[in-house]
Amino acid sequence: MATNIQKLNLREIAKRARVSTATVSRAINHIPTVNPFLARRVWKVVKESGYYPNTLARALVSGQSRILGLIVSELINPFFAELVQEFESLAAQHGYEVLLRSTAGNPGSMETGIRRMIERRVDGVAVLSFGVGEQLIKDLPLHCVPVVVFESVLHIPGIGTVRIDYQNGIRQAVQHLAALRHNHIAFVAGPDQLGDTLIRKKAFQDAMAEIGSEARQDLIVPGEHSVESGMKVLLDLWCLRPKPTAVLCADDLAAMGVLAQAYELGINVPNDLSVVGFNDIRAAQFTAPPLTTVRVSTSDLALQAFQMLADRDMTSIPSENAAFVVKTDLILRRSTGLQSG
Amino acid sequence: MATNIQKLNLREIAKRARVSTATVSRAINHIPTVNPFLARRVWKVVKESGYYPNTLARALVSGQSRILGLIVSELINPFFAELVQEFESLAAQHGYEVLLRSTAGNPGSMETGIRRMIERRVDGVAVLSFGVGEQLIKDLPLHCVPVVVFESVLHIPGIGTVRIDYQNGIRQAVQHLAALRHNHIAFVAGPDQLGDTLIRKKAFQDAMAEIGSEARQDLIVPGEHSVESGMKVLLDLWCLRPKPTAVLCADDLAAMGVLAQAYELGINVPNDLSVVGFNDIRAAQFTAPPLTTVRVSTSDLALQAFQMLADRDMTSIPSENAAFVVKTDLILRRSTGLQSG
DNA sequence: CTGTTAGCGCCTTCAG
DNA sequence: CTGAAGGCGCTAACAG
Repeated sequence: MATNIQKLNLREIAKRARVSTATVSRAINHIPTVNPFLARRVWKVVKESGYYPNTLARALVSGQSRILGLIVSELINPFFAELVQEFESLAAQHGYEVLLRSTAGNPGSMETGIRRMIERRVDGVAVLSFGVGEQLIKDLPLHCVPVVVFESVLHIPGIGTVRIDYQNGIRQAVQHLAALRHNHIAFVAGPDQLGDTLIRKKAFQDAMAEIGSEARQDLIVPGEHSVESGMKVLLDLWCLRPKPTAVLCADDLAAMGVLAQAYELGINVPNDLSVVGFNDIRAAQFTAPPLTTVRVSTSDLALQAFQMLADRDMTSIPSENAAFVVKTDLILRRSTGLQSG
Repeated sequence: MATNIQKLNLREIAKRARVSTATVSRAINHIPTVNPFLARRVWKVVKESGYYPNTLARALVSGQSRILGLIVSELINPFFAELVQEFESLAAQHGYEVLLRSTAGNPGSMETGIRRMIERRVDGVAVLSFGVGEQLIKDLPLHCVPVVVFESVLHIPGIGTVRIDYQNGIRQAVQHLAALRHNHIAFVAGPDQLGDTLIRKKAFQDAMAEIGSEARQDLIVPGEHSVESGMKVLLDLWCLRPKPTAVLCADDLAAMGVLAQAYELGINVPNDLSVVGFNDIRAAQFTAPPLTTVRVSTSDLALQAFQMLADRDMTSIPSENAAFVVKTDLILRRSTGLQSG
């Protein structure tokens, strides 16, 4: 073991192994042309001294940091937590590190997050967050940093997108409820200022039109992607006349809030009210009753985002902007049933 | 706007602003001794050209990366998600970035994660993960990297610890149940191989002894910190005779599993069975019925961990190993009640 | 107050 | 196959 371990560098290793720094560098990077005998000697010194190569310096010269930036809305929402988990796992498997930024609440956090990531020369940035409006994103491709974003209205060269197929997902849910003879279906959308919210609302209205049943405007309400919000929403909804017989939520957390509020109010689900969520977070299996919801595969989402960033051909970076669409599946559980009116 | 934005560096800015690189560096870093006129000229060029300083180079020379490593067990568990959220938020506020590593499942992930973090010369590492056994952690202080870990049996100089006060938390829960006349209290611990599990078991046994009621060994069962595990456990527990009248879980997710299983089996909570959780994750408020649980403040935890790592006096790093204990509070909700036997 | 210069730790031609 | 030398982008002494 060594003294002064903190300022142990290539040169020091070279000195101790009685070779040049170039040889140490080559040995460490497993370059095959190096004499096995010398390589062994180098590795021996490396082990004994507890030397760790300095990635900062390595990145500086190679131009590759092997760090991926990941920006999400809020980890509190299990959907994003799962997403981050999957993404991190992929990154780790492929020798990348993940620089995490959660924009929860703090406005401007996304902006500074992106700036910092450019400054750190990350090899790519995934903005997996609803409502991507920041101008700074456009800077990333200029710096040869590939980007992936959710949905986004922006169509900027060099920016790939991974979309969730809301159109289909919401359609599936609506058709399921229609088949159960519900004709007063409420829709709990996201916050109005988010770009995604518009898309989802339109998907809902289209799906309703398709089944010949016009959407009641008073049953389309904004929400917050949180349990609290779902609870509040049902309280309001329950005052309307005629009452909704089913509630479709744009987020499982909101749906869980509706369920919790129904429990408080003594409303029986699914007999008095059917509830459908969106995303199929793990917890959706364990609510009382288990939640019927539209599954969005976080592993697909994470995989697509990761693949668009990592190990790509360095030449093709700024040109094409690819787009992937993640499929949705309706998962039938026990929070939906025949309308009993 | 500039062409060739990707290889825009200090020298280039200096050239365009007709000053030296040193002046640019000083201007950018807001060093007051620089002529305001020149500073303005430099900033103008910086803005116009879309220049971003290279943090890699900066870190290389300054020896400070302003990155904090964060290692957690599994983001899927909302307790850790909240912890990460809080930690990230603190870091962002103080100008740090967070390098995230989740060890979920993959054995050895913690080991390589720590190695990578040393190589990246992070300014500190927080290992907020149950069951910290890796030897590599000892290397961190040698590299002048401050570390914070949960609990840990290890007592190594240079490693700070943040403990959860299990002793008190579990005691509070047991006394609450005892006051409700429960005499067959089951305890769902964590996985046997985790260091934390031992501590919690002991806390439970001590708390039972304190109220003069010896813990039944068959009612102390291992679990997985997951909803699935909680479901399975109740199934087993319900076959025992005499049946437990209350279940205390070492993790809210497990408690939620118990609740879900009770719902499936038609067991009324709290009339037929009282359930207590641990951590007080957000979702605990919204279960049916709302979960009585022991709160552990994730913001306290995150704050203590952060403070032990960030902005510390560089001289005092390797010497003392501080320890903080995070308090617990029993939160009474509606999953517990008088024993009705 | 500004510019010149010498590294930070590493990789990578280019000679030997 | 190995070593010497230059440079990645930036900061910090040290002169001017």
